[in-house]
Amino acid sequence: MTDTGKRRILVTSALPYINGIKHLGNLAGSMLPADVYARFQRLRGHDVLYICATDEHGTPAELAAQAAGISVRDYCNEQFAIQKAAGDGFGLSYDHFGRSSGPENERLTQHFAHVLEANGLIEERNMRQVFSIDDGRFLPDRYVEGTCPHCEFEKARGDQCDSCGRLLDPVDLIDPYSAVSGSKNVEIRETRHLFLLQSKMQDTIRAWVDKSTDWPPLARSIALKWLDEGLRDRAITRDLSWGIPVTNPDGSVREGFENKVFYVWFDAPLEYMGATQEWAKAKGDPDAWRSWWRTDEGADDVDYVQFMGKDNVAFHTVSFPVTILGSEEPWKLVDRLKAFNWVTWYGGKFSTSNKRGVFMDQALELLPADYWRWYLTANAPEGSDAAFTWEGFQAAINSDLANVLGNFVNRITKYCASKFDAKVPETGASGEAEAWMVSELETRLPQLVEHYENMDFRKAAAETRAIWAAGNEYLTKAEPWVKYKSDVDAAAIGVRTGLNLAALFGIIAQPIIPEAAAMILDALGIPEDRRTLKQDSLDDVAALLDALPHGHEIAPPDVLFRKIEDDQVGEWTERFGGEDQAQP
RNA sequence: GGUUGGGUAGCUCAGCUGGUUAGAGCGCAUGACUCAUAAUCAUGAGGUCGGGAGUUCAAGUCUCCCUCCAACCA
Repeated sequence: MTDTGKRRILVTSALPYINGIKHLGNLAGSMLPADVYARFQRLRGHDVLYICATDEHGTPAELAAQAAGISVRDYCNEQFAIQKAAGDGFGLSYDHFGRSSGPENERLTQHFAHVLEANGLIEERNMRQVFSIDDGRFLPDRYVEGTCPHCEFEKARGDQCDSCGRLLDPVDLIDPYSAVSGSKNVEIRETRHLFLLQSKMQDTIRAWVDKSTDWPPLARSIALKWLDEGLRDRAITRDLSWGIPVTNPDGSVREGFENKVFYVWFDAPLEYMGATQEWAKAKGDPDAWRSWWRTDEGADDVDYVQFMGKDNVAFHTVSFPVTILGSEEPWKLVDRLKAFNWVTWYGGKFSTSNKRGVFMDQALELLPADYWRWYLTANAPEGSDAAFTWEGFQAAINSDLANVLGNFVNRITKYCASKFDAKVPETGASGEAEAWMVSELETRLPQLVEHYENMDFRKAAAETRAIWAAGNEYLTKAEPWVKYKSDVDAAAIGVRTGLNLAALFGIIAQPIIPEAAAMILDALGIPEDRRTLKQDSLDDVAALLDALPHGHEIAPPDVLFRKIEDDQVGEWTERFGGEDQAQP
């Protein structure tokens, strides 16, 4: 076995914000597909590093902590534990799940700010901002409301009017008031902020985007649109206490920035590196992150893939690259992006207050993670928004998992147990049915690999299912239960091939439904090091169908997937909403 | 308002640079089989590809107009 063709793949998922448990749509739009992709590439034998973290800074966290009556730090600790547990429950196989409030990110953020300033890309500018005297603080954009100067809508938010849709500057609002306290005792004050001079990076970013031809159209068009409009300089500090302090290179607090911190969108993406540093430290090799992120220290041959919802594309294609390229340091940049649309709840928005939609913790109380993973992957919101419906969910689980895969494993292992003493039959030679199965796999397995490589998750799931279905078709052709009556050897080859197919089905199921796949592979006694799908096994499919040692004993598993009953759907619809509560 | 994506069988969706009778899964109908979670396998019925005009020997697939839906807008 050589290492030829072994790749190093860095996978990151957009960082879930710390404020509250995520719903199925959030999961489906970045963390889950990133996990499926990471697992698939590990299956292929590649060296994968899958990094994620919570995004903890900013006003929402500060306000949520205030509402809960605890410190922001405590609030974040609490929420982090909840999100970590939910991720673990869903089998998200992060190599590290970090926190943007950690010391690594703080150092990185301050480092980048210093370097960018030294490169002439950061400068202080005066800004006029709304200051709430009663709250004793400046009010960042969304936390001031008032009357829209354009359409006179009375509840326009500081950054945008929800009525006429125009972008606003908070200081232009008529009769502004604090969205925090409702106080109208506000005034406009001058304040200084750091600005990242993105306009100076326009040409550099465009050149980089132009080179990135294998981005999906959505990502490219968003990036190009921003470039066409011209990159705007933007404030990268905010008047908050929760966040990363603004320092001088010597570590002291920058004068005039005692009550300010970096804007959450400046520090959050840097946590991709920060979390990798946390990972390296945790595994006792503090420099291990370098070969993944520093192109002068080995990261040149890394394929870096980012997963995110469509709302994040602009930040990942433009803002974050400005930070990295502006540093003029040899940091790894993204190679490929995969952006997702939203999962909707019967076409409407997920909403806790309106009792609509399932959140990650609730989902796990209802059914095993694999059920959700399968549905959300097979119906990933790739081309457009995708509607979750209980009916579709039930149909997908019962048909794909229970009937096609679960039943296949069940029928072949039970039959083997009843007629062949639960041992892999040793006799019998391949015939027509086996040849058909081989040719089927010879076309389907490469297609499966290709769909994963292209990050077409719906297609990958569909192909996975098609391969399972082909196994059932094979058994119909081989019909060992018929042949058994007259020719035990002829039945034996059918059972042996069937068992090997079950193993293969478990192997290819691992990226999407890891728990069930493990049950299958455990039942068949497949050792850990044989649970892969490396290229050499694809090159010899016939060998795959006779991989289990002859005479090897198997243990038929229990029912792998219990079907979802109609009354369960009824109950869940009642509890979490369904058709009736759909948004018009 | 701007931008992007979308409107294809009852449902969820594939259909690349235009080219024989428009595809898949689910659901439905019929048949087969009995190893299996009443599972599986086979066959079949379902679509004037949102509306209109145009380009072309040829358009779901390109152009224009209209309409509906969704999302994004530092």
